[in-house]
Amino acid sequence: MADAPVPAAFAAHDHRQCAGTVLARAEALCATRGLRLTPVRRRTLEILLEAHRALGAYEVLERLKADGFGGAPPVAYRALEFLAALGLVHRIRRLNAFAACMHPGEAHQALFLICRSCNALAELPGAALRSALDAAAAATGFSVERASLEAVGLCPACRAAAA
Amino acid sequence: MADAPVPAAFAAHDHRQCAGTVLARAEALCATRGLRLTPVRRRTLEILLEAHRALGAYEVLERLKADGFGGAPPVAYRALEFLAALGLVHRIRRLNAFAACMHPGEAHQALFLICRSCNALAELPGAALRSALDAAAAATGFSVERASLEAVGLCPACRAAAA
DNA sequence: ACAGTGCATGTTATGGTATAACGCCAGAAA
DNA sequence: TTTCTGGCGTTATACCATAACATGCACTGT
Repeated sequence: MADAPVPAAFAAHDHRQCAGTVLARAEALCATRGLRLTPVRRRTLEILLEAHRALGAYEVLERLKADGFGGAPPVAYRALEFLAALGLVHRIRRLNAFAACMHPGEAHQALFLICRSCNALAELPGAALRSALDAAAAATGFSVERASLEAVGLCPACRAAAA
Repeated sequence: MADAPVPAAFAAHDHRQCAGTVLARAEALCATRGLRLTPVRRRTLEILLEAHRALGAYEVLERLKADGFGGAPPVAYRALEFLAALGLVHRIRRLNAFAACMHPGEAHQALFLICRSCNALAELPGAALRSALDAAAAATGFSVERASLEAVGLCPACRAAAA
């Protein structure tokens, strides 16, 4: 239940490898739950992993269409919804966009940092924050089911550039 | 910098009074900053206070139109944006909606609890949570400017009803 | 093999949210 | 008065999201 060690965040890393790992993880997750990682779903996840940033549903859709999949919005939204339900993809409400989860595992709370200058997106483990949130909510009798933790600001690179 | 004592949250309270207080606060805030609480802006805030719940921009627009103000979307969005910048109104991204702030003061962090059953909305002080968030972000070199903390779940009344 | 069932995909149509871009006007400043 | 600024109004359009229905495939039980 503890947070993962440390996220790649804004540091450079090997996209190829993280994508491969996540895809393998997705396969396994579907297999154990008797769900199907169909071509559209798999391709949708790949698209998000390749982009390595948040994409709007219509951007995903464009790429799916280019790959010969159905070109109407519900196609993309359904795949994204499926992946989000499994925690393989996160929805970033502030951006009306979706991003592949960088460290998918059983239920975890994500915390997003969005750079307003370069649009970089980092996903941090937010379990600790979530616990605090749950506690605050519980004090009013409210039970939390899902939470969005999203912050806008400047990433290290843009801060340096602005200085 | 400490959180306000305790929010009305889901408890009943006197709308008339809280609305009056907030409006007075808004007047004062604009005066001290040399900003203008114009008729549209004032009415927009009143509408949100009267509704006492989150309203979509188009709902606000309808009511503005009924009061003789311009009926095109930018009119509502501009007023809402102005009020949000002053912290008099909060934008709830999860709902694509806006709600009057229940305890406006200088910069404060709101935490929203949204009941998925009855759509009730509570605003809690989120300064503590925000500090934790800032710290987590700072560890990656990111500087937070604004944050959305929104949770979906069941309010006390709906929990009781579901049991 | 066959029919029945459930799930995934595809398609059409529509609804909801948000902003760009321009023109006008009033009040402050020169 | 002229000029400048900020706020408002309007048109038009872009962008985001889902309802509702049709098609088809894979699996199950007989």
